[in-house]
Amino acid sequence: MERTYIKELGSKIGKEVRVKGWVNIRRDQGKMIFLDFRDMTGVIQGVILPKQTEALEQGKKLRQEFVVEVNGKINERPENNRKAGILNGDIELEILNIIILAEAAPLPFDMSIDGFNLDIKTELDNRALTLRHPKNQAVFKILETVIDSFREIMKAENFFEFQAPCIVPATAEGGAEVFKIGYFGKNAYLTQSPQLYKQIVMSAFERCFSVNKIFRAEPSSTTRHLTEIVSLDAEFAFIDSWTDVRDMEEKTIKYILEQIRRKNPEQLKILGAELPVMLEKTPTISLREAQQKIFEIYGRDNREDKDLSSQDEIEICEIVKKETGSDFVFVYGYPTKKKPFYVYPNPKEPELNEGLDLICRGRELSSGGRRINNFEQLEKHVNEWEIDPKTISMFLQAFKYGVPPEGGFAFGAERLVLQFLNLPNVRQAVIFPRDMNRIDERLEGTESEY
RNA sequence: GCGGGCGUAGCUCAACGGUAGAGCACUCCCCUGUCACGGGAGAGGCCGUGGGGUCAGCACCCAUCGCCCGCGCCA
Repeated sequence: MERTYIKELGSKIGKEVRVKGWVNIRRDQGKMIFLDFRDMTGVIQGVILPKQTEALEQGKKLRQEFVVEVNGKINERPENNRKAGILNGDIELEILNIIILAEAAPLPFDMSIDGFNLDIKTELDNRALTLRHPKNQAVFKILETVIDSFREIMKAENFFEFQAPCIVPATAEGGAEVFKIGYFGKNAYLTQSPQLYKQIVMSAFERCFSVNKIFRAEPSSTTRHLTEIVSLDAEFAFIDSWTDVRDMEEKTIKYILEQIRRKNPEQLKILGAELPVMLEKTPTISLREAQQKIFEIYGRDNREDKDLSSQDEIEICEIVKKETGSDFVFVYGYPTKKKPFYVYPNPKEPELNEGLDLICRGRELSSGGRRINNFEQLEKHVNEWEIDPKTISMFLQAFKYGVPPEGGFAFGAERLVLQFLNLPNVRQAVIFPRDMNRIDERLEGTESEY
């Protein structure tokens, strides 16, 4: 007999079926046993009736996570035992025979739907098992949707997808710390951003994007830092203003949120997650305005600071939420000197640039903005930022031969999920998170030569 | 890097200067309609590790290791 997926069982009422899957739970009533089975498509309640003495015998042996093949019959449930609103709530599998395909050791912790509550340490130490929990699967499916829909919207907007390199020469971009690696007796680094590469590709294809792993050696052990990240990068030419970058970014987020709503309603329900509110027009304010508002409303005077602090980001989001209802806010106009050399300075006020951050629910989701496209201006900045032109010669080559006004943005995929789902820890947004202290298992002892 | 907090059963957590406790999981028993059930019994602990003060420490003090959180930095 062919295997039937659990999701399809509703159309098999009265028929004999073969189901393959895992045992979610056994509810042993003595003379009858209920068993919930799970496959990749859903869950079905099985029941072994008192008359099935042989099956009862088999059923007694089963524990959680045993892998089984079940032969049985699909029945409608008795009238007063139906569960509304859930898959297969109105049917059950009358079990005739069970074949154990694999046994499972007793679980080391509570995997029940409500009882599942582990320290992040226990969770990650047991990843192979915790990955089976519906709440985790819900998060990772939403991460999948985030990455899929980023690709979809980019392609719909005629962006060219390219694969940025992970191995890079000495990095020019300021900011985050980089991982140094040995490379045939020479030095190389893991990329911390496809920034310069996407600008080069943009200069040839007008519009490009990449979905790439990036690596940050920040010695930051926090709930929002990873050392290995999926970066969703976009760059496009022929913009009139930094606001074109903002609008594209907004459109991208809007699309991603729509797709999560469309594809993952069940996952959102399991997680009890409320997606952030994005208005038709996301509020946009300058850094100075943001700092002024924080000063006026919360009385903290950070008006001279070069960027928003963590607390500032929380407060500006509270203010914007109260004023407009939006969970998102764009903040633009950062001190030119504080940001990377390629960010475009405001011509009227060159000490401020046309860089742009998107903040959501108190945390930065992305950075972007307009870039310098004029070769002479770029060279001047390279000089002032004290960057050795030889280290970015390929990048400069592109601009030497003509690049239109352009800009772009980047999201950390895991942080999108973190903020969209209001998770307490970014490690919960990745199946195999890498941080300062963990690569699958906790790192200890041996010092590396790097 | 700086600051704060926590290490007690397989997991999540209580308690208390004087017999170590619960829920879930585990083993066994009971249960014909449960909803990741219910009832009963049992097993399971060098109270992270090392010192110290005390008649007496899981609790107080010091050190050490581990973990978590916040800040900085960043996405």
